[in-house]
Amino acid sequence: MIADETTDRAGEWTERQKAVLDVVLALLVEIGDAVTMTAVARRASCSKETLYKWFGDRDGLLSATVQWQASKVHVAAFDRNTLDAGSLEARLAEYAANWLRVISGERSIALNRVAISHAGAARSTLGDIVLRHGRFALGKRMMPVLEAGAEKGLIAFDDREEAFRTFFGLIARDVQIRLLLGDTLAMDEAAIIADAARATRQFLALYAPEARPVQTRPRLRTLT
Amino acid sequence: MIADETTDRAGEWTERQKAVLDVVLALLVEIGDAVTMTAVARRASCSKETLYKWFGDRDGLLSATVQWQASKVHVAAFDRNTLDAGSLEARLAEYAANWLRVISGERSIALNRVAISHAGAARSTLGDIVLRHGRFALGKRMMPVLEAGAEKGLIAFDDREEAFRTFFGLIARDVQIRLLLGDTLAMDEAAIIADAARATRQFLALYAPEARPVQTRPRLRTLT
DNA sequence: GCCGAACCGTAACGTACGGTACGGTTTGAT
DNA sequence: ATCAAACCGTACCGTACGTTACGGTTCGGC
Repeated sequence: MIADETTDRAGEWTERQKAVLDVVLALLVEIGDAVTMTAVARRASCSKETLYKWFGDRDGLLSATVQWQASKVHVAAFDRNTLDAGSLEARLAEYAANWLRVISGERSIALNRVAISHAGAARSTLGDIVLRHGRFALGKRMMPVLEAGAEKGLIAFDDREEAFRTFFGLIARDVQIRLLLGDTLAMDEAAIIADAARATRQFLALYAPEARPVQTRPRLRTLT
Repeated sequence: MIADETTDRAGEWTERQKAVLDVVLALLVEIGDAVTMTAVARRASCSKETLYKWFGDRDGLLSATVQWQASKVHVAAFDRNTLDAGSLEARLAEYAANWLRVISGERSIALNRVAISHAGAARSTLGDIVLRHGRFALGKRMMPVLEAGAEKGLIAFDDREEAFRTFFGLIARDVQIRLLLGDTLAMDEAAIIADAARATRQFLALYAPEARPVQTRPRLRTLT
């Protein structure tokens, strides 16, 4: 979950409201969508009437929770002028590692679960919100890096969106769906760093510029 | 969702029970986890008492539904003896296309949503069942192909599970998570075929054997 | 201090649903 | 035909929960 500056409401909440949203987050991690307004009110020492006054309804409270959580995740900017092959790879690996940390974090798992379980319902916008703060926010942040890399002749692609989607697939592979379905998948920091590096190397191999000397290509056997 | 021969119970149900499970499937597609036992009983012209007698409880009914749906999906075997570069690529692309058809199908989406929304609950095994019939079943079927390809020197990898997971990521990319969260993503037959071919070419490029002549490599610019 | 708004803890309302019970009908075996 | 089991449609039970209401307390502005 990543902050999305264009539509975030995080700046509009009081500290008290944010404390309530932290309670919702904790409860979502503990019991998922089984969280009741009564449970939130009790744990947050807040009346249900106030909850409804502040957030509208249950869906509104959940939406606010997603946005609040997303506002806590910040991604570093990058310097376009100093980008070279080494810093491109480092930057991409950093994005990849951050994404893996997000999707394997218990909060993101809980929020995605809730949003997915509401996605069939006609009135819920949770799925849109999670996508906007998740996959699409990541794309928005990474795209300038990809473009800068292409401008500098470090990578090459016909369609930047396709290139991003492929990198996305190389990063997450089967991790997110397994975690969402309850699989126990070890994603400690070492695994995350290694996976991010692997994904980045694979991505750069697939999208190496054609003019690049063939013998300087990474040895593909090291990619597994 | 793919049949898993070792634990399937599909063969144990009567035609009447299968008809009921089809009703559950249809309702899951229409209204997701909001499906009630009363709605199932009414649509299937079946009493709730009978539902409980046949399937135990609500979770049992949902589990049976996953297994029933999975039993309907069959994957063709492959001939190990005649495998060459062309047929390896064709075979992998076929697996990839099948997988994309499955995950973009409304039934699979509905079943994954239900399983994910239950995955936090302590007592539900839906997540395990869906994984077993999904990602893990695909792996089980594809692994012999990857191994045969490696034996024939058509591809090379240090760790077959890692190779499979990367291929999995290249196939699905961001498709499944977007569909689960309610995004409208065009996955018509043409898109599926193209995506499967792209993923296969990318996979084969990443895992080409080292001894293979460099100039015969696919042009990576065509991969986007 | 006064006063209205905001908020808390609790009660109440209306609806919903998983699961069980019941009377009657149907089915299958003898 | 008889009889027990299986099944259907409906009622019932107990619990649950989103949402609103209420009396009292706290807070903030004047």
